[in-house]
Amino acid sequence: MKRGPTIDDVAKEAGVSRQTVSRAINNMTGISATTRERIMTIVDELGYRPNRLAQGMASKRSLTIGLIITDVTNPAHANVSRGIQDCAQSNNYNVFIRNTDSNKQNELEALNSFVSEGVDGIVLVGPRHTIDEIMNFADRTLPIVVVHRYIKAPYVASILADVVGATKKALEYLFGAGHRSIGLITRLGNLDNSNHLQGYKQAYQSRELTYSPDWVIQAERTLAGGYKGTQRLLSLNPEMTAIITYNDLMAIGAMKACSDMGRCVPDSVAIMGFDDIALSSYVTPSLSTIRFNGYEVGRVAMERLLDMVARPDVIFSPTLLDIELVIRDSTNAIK
Amino acid sequence: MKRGPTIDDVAKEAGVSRQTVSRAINNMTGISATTRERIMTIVDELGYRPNRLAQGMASKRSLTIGLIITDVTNPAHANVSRGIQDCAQSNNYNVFIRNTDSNKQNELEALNSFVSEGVDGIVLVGPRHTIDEIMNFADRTLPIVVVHRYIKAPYVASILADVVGATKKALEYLFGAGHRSIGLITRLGNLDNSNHLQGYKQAYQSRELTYSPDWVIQAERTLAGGYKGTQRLLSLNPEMTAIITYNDLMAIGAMKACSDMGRCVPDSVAIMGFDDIALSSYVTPSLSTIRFNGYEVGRVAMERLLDMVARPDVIFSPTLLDIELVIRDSTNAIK
DNA sequence: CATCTTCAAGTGAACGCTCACGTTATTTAT
DNA sequence: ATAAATAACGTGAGCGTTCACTTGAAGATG
Repeated sequence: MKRGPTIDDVAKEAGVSRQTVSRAINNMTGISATTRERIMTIVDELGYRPNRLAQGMASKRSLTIGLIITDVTNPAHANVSRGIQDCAQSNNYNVFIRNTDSNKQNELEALNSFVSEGVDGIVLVGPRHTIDEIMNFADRTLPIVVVHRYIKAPYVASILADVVGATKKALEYLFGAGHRSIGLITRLGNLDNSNHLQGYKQAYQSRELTYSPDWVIQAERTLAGGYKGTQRLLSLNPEMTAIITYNDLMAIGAMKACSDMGRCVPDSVAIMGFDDIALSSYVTPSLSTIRFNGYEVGRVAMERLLDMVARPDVIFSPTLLDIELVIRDSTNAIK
Repeated sequence: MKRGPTIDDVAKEAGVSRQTVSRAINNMTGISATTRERIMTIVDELGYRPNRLAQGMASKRSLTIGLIITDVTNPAHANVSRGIQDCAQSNNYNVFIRNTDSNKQNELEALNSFVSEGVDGIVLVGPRHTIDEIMNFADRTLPIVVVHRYIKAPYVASILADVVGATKKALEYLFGAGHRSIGLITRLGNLDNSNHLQGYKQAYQSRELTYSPDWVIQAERTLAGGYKGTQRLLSLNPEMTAIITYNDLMAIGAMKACSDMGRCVPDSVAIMGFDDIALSSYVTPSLSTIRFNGYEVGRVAMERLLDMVARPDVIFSPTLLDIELVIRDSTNAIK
């Protein structure tokens, strides 16, 4: 494989020192406009492109960040990832991606790999590690932005959507439509910090209504999880008139389950998702959901990370992004 | 930010030379088992991790590849991307991603960026550039694997699914079910090399049936594109009984359009997609489609790229992957 | 016993760039 | 007229590795 020209080749051709070429290509001061132009012409002629590895070595800035995410294949996360990538790219940064499949061990390996790969910072989406573990890690190494989790600590910033508030809003809407027996299908795992569950409980409490523990179940965060969860929920509680799920994928699985069980959506059961992924408006009936702008979350997260890289001393407070209710055809008033 | 220990720290601690440590961590020969173990213990104690940038500089292998793809947010491509990432990761490689949004200029920039970022190879999914342009680029720089396009040239390998054959199979199936007026909604752009169109034509020809040029239309490769395309197709040709689309997303848009136009799927119009993305089995009615295993394609592409990196002299011939018909509820026999 | 081989380890250079200075001319202030 | 400041460039070192060589000691061979 041929090797491209180096900065020395350009310098020799232009009859200047290496450093002057560096000044030209990096838009630094201490160089006259004329020589800069002359050098840039030669850069173009030779097709010279600075070697990122060498730049990284010398400057201790690799212009690379690491993204740790459960699965890029998941439509909800794909948008976050795209938001991060676009923001990174327009800032001349590159992104390494590592999928964890929600496995803590994978997450740890990703974290360590990124350190050895010399990334300038890490975005951690929906981490499995505890806040303390992350803080401890960040403290001794790199700026980290955590997405979907509230963390207030130096070296760690957090960007998240106001899930508690949005879930409350959704339940308020269903209450208003006459629903009283509303099921919640949430994710597996420990629910102590579950924003969905908190919003659910708070909504019932603030209306002074009661809910049965049977109405809250846990399932995998997939189409199949939503399907099975709904079967379980509706056979245990046939009187249920509405279901709210952890994400749109599960909601679509839920709609399928209703259809297979002969329960019409929305007349017999109202379904509400969460995420507003692209296809939610294209399923039949179209899905009511909570719009979570993943792209925007990703973009903001990346911007925050760049801030942290640029000013490591500043402590940034967590950012809460608004969430909006999107009412379509899968929910309607009880007749 | 603290800096981690370097190879020299390990060497000093172990009382050996830098090179010996290098031999130990890279599993090279020329070192005794005892000293290797001793060094590895110290590596663990100090938490030493080799610096990838420095390794890349010295060895001219960055252990990084570049992935150029239209949009990671697209479910079909997401799987390819995940297959590539997983294969890369298990081979200790990292992946840079660049989204082009099907824009040729973006593609070119991505290509050039990757060169300057010192990647060891590039995977190009569904390139916009011509074969000649890609060959020319590859010839002077890096090994490239092209996905979804047939290329036979040194330095360029190609991995693709047998779309022509699969499309023929799909039409054969629809013919067998009694359909004669079958619409094709394909992508925008020049169709001279369109595999879908070729398969479509060949199928009609081999059955000695004729089709009207009106039956083939072009639309954006999105849910909305499928929706609009179907509206156009069905209002122009109300007699049409089946539609086959460029991808599942468009097919789901098509189903929505049928529903909005009062045409029942599958009784009035049969719909067949392409890709078998996860949700296709969860829409109602579930979507008949052509299973294109994106993950596998990605995995094979990455493996091929690693082969090329390891043995730059070998010329690899294109790989055709099988595609399978998946019949669900959105297609059935004419009554 | 002299020589040859083998294995373990060390040495210096190189990779391509940036950083912190150093140098020289040219302008501005006093 | 002289000192001081500024602009435009150059110099050497260093970033953390690997690579091509060299060295040294132990064992094998005749």
